[in-house]
Amino acid sequence: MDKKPCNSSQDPEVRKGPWTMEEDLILINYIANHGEGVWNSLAKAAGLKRTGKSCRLRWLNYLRPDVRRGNITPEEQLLIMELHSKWGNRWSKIAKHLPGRTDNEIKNFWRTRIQKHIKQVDNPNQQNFQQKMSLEINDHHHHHPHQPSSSQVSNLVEPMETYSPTSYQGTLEPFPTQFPTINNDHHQNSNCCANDNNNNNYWSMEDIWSMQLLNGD
DNA sequence: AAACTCTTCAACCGCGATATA
DNA sequence: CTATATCGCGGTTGAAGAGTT
Repeated sequence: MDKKPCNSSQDPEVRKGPWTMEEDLILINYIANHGEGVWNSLAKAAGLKRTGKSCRLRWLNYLRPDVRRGNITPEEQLLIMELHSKWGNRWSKIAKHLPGRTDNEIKNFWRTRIQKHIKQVDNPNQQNFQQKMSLEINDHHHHHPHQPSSSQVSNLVEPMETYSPTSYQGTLEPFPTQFPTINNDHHQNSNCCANDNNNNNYWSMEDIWSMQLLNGD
């Protein structure tokens, strides 16, 4: 914990990089007792060698008790696509319509899962993509019962303002909706902690919260 | 089995907006 | 009114796991 990952030039007192569990606990504990806000002074008062900005981000995107992570549902996916078609990259605005989801998560989701497909459509040599697409579409027809039909999807995403229709139309169906079976937990590393409900190999937020209760002063 | 590539996502950065001194 | 601090957003990066050769 005392090594300083990539500490750039200046302040050797300021930690960067992944949060450790100790830091998480300190932050959770502090906020539980004093509330959030004024992040720079919070960071100091809590004894964290982090910027206020870093604390804020960690809290909002990860530690907050009401934050939902991973397993974006098909419904959420549709909402994201619909809202993104209206508003573009206004991630925080979009996030406000998905309770518990953070702008960061939605942004990541968009970039890694959706934009990828848009790019493929825009690609001039579409042959590969179309082949792939038909494969994926076929595949889709027999999984996930609660998955919306393609017509539903098209209707929902109908009003396209910021994107060329081709982008979405190409994107909608091939999009792999079998969501992270993965539960996201690949990759929760040493630093942590929170994870999805159905996996017990890591700290869950409930664990953390109960720890901080025990710990609480 | 190891080297290499791809994918994901937590966390960083810069910057404009807003608040406070 | 101006200067400085802080917040919040969106873009980007890089570590590390997963997949492929």
